[in-house]
Amino acid sequence: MQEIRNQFELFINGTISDSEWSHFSERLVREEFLKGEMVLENGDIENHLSFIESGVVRFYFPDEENDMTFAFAVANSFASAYDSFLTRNPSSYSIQALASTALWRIDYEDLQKVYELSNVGNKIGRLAAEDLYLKKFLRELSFMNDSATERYLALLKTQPELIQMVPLKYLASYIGVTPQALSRIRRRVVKVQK
Amino acid sequence: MQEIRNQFELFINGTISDSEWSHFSERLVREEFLKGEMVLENGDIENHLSFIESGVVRFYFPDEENDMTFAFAVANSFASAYDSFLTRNPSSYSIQALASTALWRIDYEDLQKVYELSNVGNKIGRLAAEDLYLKKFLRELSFMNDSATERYLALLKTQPELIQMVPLKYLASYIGVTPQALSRIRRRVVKVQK
DNA sequence: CGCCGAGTTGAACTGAATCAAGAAACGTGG
DNA sequence: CCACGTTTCTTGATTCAGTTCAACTCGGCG
Repeated sequence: MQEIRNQFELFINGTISDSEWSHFSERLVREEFLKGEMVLENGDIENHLSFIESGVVRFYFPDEENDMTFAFAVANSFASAYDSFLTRNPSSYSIQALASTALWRIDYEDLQKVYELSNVGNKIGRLAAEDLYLKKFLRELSFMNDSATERYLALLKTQPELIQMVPLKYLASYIGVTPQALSRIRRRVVKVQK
Repeated sequence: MQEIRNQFELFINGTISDSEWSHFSERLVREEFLKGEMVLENGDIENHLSFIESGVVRFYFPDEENDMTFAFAVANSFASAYDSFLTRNPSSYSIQALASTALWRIDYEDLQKVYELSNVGNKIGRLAAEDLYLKKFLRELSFMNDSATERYLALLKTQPELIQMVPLKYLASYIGVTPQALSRIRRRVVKVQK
C-alpha cells in the first residue's frame, strides 16, 4: 500500500499529505483477476479507476476472429476505460487480464467524494487526461512516421516486459499488422542481432 | 461576437451567464492571418488559446522537403498547440494559416484570471482535453483499421470543406500516404462515383 | 514569356495482406 | 503424467496497396 502511495506521488510529481492519502486509500479495494478473466466487458459502464499492482491487461475491441487490441497496461499504471468512466456511457471496448493481475480500485461514487474532500483528486484527474492524450499523440506520430518493424523495435526498447508476457497475435494487432507479418518481422530482427 | 458565445455554449452544452461571458470575452482579442502566414512557429511557447472565426489552419512538424501534417482546424473550432500551452514548454510543431484566417484569442495569463473568476473556464478546459483525446483515439483506430482510401472517403464525408480548401499534398500527409498515392486514390474514387 | 510549385501519370519495386498448411505450445481430462 | 485437441506461431506462395524515382502537364506570377 505504501508502494501504491509512492507510485501516485511519482505520478503527480509531488507529495500527498497523510489526510489526503487516507481519504483516498480507505476507499481503495484490492481485487484479483486470473489469466483470461475480463476486467471490463464492452457494453458495460466503467465503474472503476484501477491501479495495477501486478500483472498485465489488454484493451481491445472484440470481434469474431480478430479483435483489435489498441493498448496494454502493466504494473504501476492505470487501467480503466477512462472515457466510459468520465461520460458514464457504456464502454465500446473490453479489458482483459492476460496474466494473474492484482488491482487497487476506487469506484466512481467514492472518487467523487474524494474530489470534494481534497484537491489531489483534481490534479490526478487532469494529469491522467493529459497523460492519455500525450500517449495517443505519440502513437499517432508512430503510425504516420514509422514502419511496422520500427514500431516493434520501439516496443522492444520501451516495454520489453510486454514482449515476454503478451501473445504475439495481440502485439501484432497493437502494432497494426497481422500475426504472420509480425512473426516474420521478429525473425528478421533476431537474425540481425545474432 | 454573439456567434462566438453561441459556439461556446454549444461546445460546453450549457449556458454561460452574462457576467461569466464578460469576464472571458473582454479578454478576447481578434487577430487576422493571411494565407501562408505562421500562427505559431515550432520552438515557441504557445501563448494563446484561439478560436477560429473563419479560415483554416494546419498543424505540422516542419521538415525539409516533406513536413508532416497531422491536423487541420476550421471555423468554429479551437486552434492551439494545447500541450505547449498547458506545459509552458516550446511547441514541437508549427501552425500555419492555409487561407485568410480570423482568430479570437485569449492569452495564457488572462485565461488563468478567468479560471479564478468563474468556473466555466474549468469546464471548457476539461471538455477541450476530452475532446482532443477522443479525436486522437478515433484517428488511432482509423490508422489501425482502415486503408488510405477509406481514410480519404471518411474525410470526404465528415469534412468536405477541407478537401476544397487544403492542397492535396497536405491532405496526403494527414492521411498517411504520399501525394502521388492520394492523387491515384482520388482518381479511382471519382471514377466510381461517375 | 519563362519559371516554379502542385498535381498527375508511368514503371519498377517493396512491405504487408491473404490463403493455406504444417509445427509447436498449452491446457484439460483420462 | 501422458494423450489429445485446440490454439498460437511459423513458413511458403501469391496478390495488392503504396513507395520511389522520373518525366510530364497545368496554372499562377514575377
